[in-house]
Amino acid sequence: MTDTSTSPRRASRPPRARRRDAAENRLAILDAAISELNHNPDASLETIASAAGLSRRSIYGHFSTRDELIAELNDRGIARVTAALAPIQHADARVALALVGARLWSEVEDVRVTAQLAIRGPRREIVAEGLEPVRRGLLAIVRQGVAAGQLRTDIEPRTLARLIEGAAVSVLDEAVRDDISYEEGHRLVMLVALSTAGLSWREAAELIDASPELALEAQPEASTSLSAHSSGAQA
Amino acid sequence: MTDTSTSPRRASRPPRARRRDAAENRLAILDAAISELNHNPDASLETIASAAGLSRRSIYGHFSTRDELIAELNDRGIARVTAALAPIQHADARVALALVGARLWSEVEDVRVTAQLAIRGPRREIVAEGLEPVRRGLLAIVRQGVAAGQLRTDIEPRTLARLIEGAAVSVLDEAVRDDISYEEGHRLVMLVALSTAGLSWREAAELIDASPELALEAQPEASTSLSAHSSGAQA
DNA sequence: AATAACTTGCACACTCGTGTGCAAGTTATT
DNA sequence: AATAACTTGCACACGAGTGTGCAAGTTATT
Repeated sequence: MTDTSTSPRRASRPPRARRRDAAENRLAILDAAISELNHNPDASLETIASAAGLSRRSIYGHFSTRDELIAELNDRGIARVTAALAPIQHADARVALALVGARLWSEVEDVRVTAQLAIRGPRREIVAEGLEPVRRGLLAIVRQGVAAGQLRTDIEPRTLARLIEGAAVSVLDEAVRDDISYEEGHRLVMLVALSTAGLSWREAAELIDASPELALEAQPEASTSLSAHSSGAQA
Repeated sequence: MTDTSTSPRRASRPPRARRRDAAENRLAILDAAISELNHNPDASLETIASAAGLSRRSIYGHFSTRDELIAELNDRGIARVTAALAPIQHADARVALALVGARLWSEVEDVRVTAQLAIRGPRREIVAEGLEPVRRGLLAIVRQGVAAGQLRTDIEPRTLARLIEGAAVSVLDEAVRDDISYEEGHRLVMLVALSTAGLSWREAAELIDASPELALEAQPEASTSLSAHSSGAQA
């Protein structure tokens, strides 16, 4: 077992810092885990390890338990989604909604695992709890839109928010499965989010085209190697 | 091992027919499997058995393999969904689409397992293949609607059909999770299917209210005990 | 070049689920 | 009441995955 904790040792000699390749391997594992778990939510550590180009045994040098790996995936996913969606604010709730879609799309991979984990795994409740802030944000946007008469009023906001969330995720799923281009996906999620929210498709399209905020560019760049576009496998 | 096959024995004495309680138990198992697999797609036979009020060992009297049970679930699910959706035809594609939603809703439980199985399990391809006719039907409706200028044209029909399917299923998921009433669910799936198809929420509502075919009544009654509303557990 | 950090392969114990055999019960049916 | 159909509990073999110990290798870092 290898100690990977960041806290410095007690006394005596300084213990020579963590090696760089080790850190990279750790990220490779996380990447591999994401992409393997997307294929099969029950992927074994063996599978994940070899997708990361390591041996199963080595994983235990970074995570003491399968569950710990999964937990870290949760945390990263939630953090990412939260970071991507939290700052969204706009006078026009419809634009805000479309933005939610767009930002989700830029995190597809993470969103999908996170969504999966939120449903399955023994972590259901925990993950769901972690996503609460995001949900409340979405709900706020929906309420704002309903109040402004911009969104449908025939479905209770709470339900509507969840439907939008579900629709968006299922678009991500479908999009990834059909290997849709980044540009198309970007537009698609926004369209479907707006449609679910009650706009007609023409209204949705008009809105998207009229709002520069919704154009495809300068999406907040990700800092981790846990990027949405990385291959996740090496050697 | 108990023989459950329907074919009569070869020669000599007639072997006294299958007992009635056995047949009931078989259905109880299927019911339990559906509801347990909804909670957890990897539910063990032990879990399913006890949900059905039987012992794990007894399951093997009806299905020689876990996979055989699952396969039967597939077949029933596909048959049901197909039966419910196949006869749908309407001059107005929007009505047809709403009907698809309504019929799906009347089969929620089955639709959900079937959808789950279509994604996971080693049966992915098989299940997907079985659902092909249903998918083609939906695609036909979408094409019809697009041709008639009733549905959105900004998304390719093939993609749109899948999005509608996904949206509908995710509504079913959400609806079941929130324990929505039968009436609400009925309307909800139709609304979301239409919204995804491009209608504004007002148009969708108008259409639904104006079309007697879409009213909640005389849904084709199910013949099996594998009904969408049975509890699935006993004792 | 020396050292500690890391990886690896192998062996092992353990858990959990599947599938089977069999003997002893229940219970529907005739 | 007799009989075959069915259920049950226990035992077992088996496979797959997890988590661990350890000794022997690599390799980044100083």
